Amino acid sequence: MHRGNRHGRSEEARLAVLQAADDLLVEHGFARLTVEAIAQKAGVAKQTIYRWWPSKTDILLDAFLTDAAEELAPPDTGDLAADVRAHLTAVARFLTESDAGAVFRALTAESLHDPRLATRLRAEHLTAQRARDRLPLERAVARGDLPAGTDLDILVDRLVGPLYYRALVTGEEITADYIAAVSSLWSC
Amino acid sequence: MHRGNRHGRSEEARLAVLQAADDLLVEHGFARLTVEAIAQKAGVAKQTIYRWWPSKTDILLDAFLTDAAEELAPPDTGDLAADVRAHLTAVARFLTESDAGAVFRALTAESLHDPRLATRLRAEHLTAQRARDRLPLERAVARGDLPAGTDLDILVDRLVGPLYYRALVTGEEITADYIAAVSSLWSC
Amino acid sequence: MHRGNRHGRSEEARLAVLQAADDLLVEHGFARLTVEAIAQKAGVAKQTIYRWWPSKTDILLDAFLTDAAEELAPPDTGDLAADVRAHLTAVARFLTESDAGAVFRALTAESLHDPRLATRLRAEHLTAQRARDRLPLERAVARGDLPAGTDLDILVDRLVGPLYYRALVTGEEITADYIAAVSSLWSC
Amino acid sequence: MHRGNRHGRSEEARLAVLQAADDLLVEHGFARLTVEAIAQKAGVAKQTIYRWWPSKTDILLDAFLTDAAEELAPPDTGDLAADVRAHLTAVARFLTESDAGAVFRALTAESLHDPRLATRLRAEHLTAQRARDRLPLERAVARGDLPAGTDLDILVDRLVGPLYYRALVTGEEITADYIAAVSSLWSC
DNA sequence: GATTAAGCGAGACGGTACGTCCTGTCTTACA
DNA sequence: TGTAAGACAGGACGTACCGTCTCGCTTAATC
Repeated sequence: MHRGNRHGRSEEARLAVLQAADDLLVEHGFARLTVEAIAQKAGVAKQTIYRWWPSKTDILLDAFLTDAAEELAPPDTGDLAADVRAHLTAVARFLTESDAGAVFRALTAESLHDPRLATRLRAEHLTAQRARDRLPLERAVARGDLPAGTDLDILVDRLVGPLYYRALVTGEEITADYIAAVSSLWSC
Repeated sequence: MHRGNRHGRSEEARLAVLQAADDLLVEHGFARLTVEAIAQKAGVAKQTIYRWWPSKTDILLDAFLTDAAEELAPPDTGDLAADVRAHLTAVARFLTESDAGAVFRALTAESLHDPRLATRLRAEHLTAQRARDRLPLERAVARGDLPAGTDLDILVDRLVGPLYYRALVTGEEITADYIAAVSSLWSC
Repeated sequence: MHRGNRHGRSEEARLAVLQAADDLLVEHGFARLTVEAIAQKAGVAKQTIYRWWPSKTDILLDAFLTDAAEELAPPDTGDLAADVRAHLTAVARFLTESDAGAVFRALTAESLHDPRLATRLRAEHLTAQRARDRLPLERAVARGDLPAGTDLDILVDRLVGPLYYRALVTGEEITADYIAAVSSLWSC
Repeated sequence: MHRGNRHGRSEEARLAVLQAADDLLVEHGFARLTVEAIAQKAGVAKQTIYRWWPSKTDILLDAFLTDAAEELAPPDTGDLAADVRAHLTAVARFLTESDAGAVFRALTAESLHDPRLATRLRAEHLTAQRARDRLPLERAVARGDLPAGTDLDILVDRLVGPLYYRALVTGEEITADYIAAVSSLWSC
């Protein structure tokens, strides 16, 4: 369907491209995520893709950011241990089971080859994600459940680092027990 | 010198290929690691490569395993905290600074797209690496510095997980302070 | 200059390919007439060649037909013997000395291995060539110099067959005497 | 089966190679006549082939010469016209219908690309064949049926040329009428 | 009878070309 | 002016053969 006009880019084409990229990745893997395949699946000309995205990983990042995948907001029950466990469980599910997680893993993989993508991924996703990861801890500090002056950045790393390690490196399952063990940190 | 015959492949060609793959990756990055470039740099026919390796990532894994990259044996001074800190420092340096670490990062990235490679990488490297990572802890258990019955696997994850997370995901520097904070674990 | 678009192929690329094929054959022989060499010499992508020609012999046939190689129109002086001799001389020169003849010999050779090419070569060149070969005879019939009802097709074969035989099979020179002997046919 | 020894080449291997080449050509055409296919079909090592034949066309020529294909000896009834017609009929059948003719056409085709092969083909087959083609004419001269001093070489060309032309170039059928027309030559 | 050297089947080697796929650029006609 | 369509130059893919080589076996003449 044509949407060419003189009033800016076609939102229709944009969404079709993002959807096609997402679908192709989830269905067929990164190897078959080609610009040509996206264009064909989206019913869009290659030139339209190149006009708006510098590379296929930028498409994927856009698709990832557009998705509601960002809804990993931690709960706030006032119980630090419980809130952290619940949040880590959500993070683990995102990383290992969701479609958005598959896209995130692919983007992370590519970012290891492509510093430009790494920068974008950090700026446009990881920063916000880490802010969300910090929330339960900040609240705990505010409540006095954690000592003021605690280095929350390092604490976040020690909580989510093992999850990413399992999800991205060893591939082992992330069980409730694992999360419990990982989050037994401030009890020191 | 040719060594082609029915009784075995050419060791010369094999080593030239592994060296070329390693060099190309470190010098020019994964994007320019093509089978053709490896063949040319190694002075080898493409067919020889395809005869012995299913894909270029298999070459890279072979190169990685052949390298002295395996020399991450932890020290044994009898001081758990010091041994762990020293080992984590070596792991961090491997991950972020060494040529072998660059190869490892590329392999990890590809393994996120390729389950077959993930399986090989885990079986032929990660298992042994994790065994090395456990060593200081096992010795501590033997010495009575850690309680018998401690789940060392999870402990390993909690120690190295944050390092891999920084090295592979956030890209932040891994400082001595970071290692100190991460390894203040059994003091609980 | 690019001319690729939905409304037609690039005439520039087409001509460059035909010229390159012709040149490569005449300069280096059929053995070195590879698609890659044609593409390189023509400054054209291999895919462009495969898009428009099924095989390199089709390129060569196109080049042959495009050339002015078709200018073997026989003279018409009203003297049957002289016209035939002149025409056979031109045919012999074409077969043995011209660049176009080299292409024709190569195409004939390949057509012996490839029935599809044989069909095309006959339909798109030989038929027209034989029509030209018939012309002096048809004129002679019209003039009454040859009896009406003469089987001109067989007569053409008897005139040009020995020439092709020498040019393609025995390799012997085609002299004026030879042509004179061959064309002393209707004097019976 | 091994036949290695220090007293010369294996006749068994030689015949297997010739047979395999012949079979492959007749069954699958020249395109699939590769040294590797011949070696495999003959149960022979490639090296054995390269030891004894410079190229696959030399194998084919050997196969052709070894075959009883040479038995195109013309009859001798004392009737020039009949003898020539019978011989031309046999030549036509050889060229267009026999397996040996298929090999000959392939060799002729290749000889148009390969002067070395052309020389061999002429020296080792065509010369003898033309001698056989001359025989009826020489006998006729001896009998006085043809004038002494007739240029028999040109006469041979005028008789067989049209047959080769049809068989190799136009692909038209060679009928009895065609042969009758072609051989009505000395009646002038 | 043991030695030895040539021919052999096997098959790995460096290399070239194949025909395909995808990249990123371009041109055109349409809306 | 943005778009769908698609041809373009370029480059890597994985495959098929080329002609060369090395290997270990078999065999028959020589020691």
